[in-house]
Amino acid sequence: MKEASLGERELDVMTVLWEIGSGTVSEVREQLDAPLAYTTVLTMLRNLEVKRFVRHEAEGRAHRYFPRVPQQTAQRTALSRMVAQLFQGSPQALLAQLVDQHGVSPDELQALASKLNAEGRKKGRST
Amino acid sequence: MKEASLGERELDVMTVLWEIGSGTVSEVREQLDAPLAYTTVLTMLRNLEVKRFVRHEAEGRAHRYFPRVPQQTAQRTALSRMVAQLFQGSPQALLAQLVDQHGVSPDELQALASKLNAEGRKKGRST
DNA sequence: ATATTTCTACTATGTGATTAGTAGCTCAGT
DNA sequence: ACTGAGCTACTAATCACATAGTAGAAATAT
Repeated sequence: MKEASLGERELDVMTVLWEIGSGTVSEVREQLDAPLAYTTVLTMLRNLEVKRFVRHEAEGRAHRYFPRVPQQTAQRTALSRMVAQLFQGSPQALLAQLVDQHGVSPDELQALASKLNAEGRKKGRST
Repeated sequence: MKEASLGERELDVMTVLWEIGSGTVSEVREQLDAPLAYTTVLTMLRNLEVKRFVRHEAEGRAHRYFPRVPQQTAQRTALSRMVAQLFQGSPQALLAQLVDQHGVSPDELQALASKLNAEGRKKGRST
């Protein structure tokens, strides 16, 4: 099946939904940075629903939209694609670029390394 | 001006060029995973040239195409967009997800942290 | 009950990405 | 010189994304 991917603005809409948990068209529209027409946001949500990225429930006369895919899934997919395409399949290459580009401090890296050492071996990362 | 971005397939083509350094239409076509028509690849390269992502030199009757933008630039752009859009502007969040997702070992992190500590303060990272 | 507001459904349009066909040029071989 | 192969230029069709208008339903206010 098609692994339908998100467009730029579609991702904006999803981001809002992930932030606020759920929302009506108006609520999403308010949270969006870009000043889009009401019907535009509605159309995006309907398209996202077709692509099964969101679902909706009736709420009075309006519809309340819920993300159907957790943000982490989208992150995972996007990261994988990116590593494969732009970083020769090497997560380390991405890591290096990330650190170089945004000033992630060595301290933060070390902290993360420690945290991983500590909880690394227990497979399931729950809480 | 417009920050013309790359489509999915256009990125595929660029990736090939970055890998092999330069190539004629046929060479690029051979390296591509997807089985595209010769003219399709040609069109992409021509479009990429209009967008100034590649340039070409005549080579006999054919054209040899060269990337005009280093892969690192594309990496930078893509990473920034991704951090901003999917990771709430937090490189650390991306880092965590990356480590969690691909098994980047704590050792590798520590090695990177050390390397950064060592060469971190001298601003320009040359060799 | 009627007018106003709010919302969804349907429809439309422009742009850009993707894919590819046709025509015509140029070089190599005969 | 002629023919075939390979290559570019021009053109086109399709699809997806982005944006939004119009119509009509439903609720609310008067």
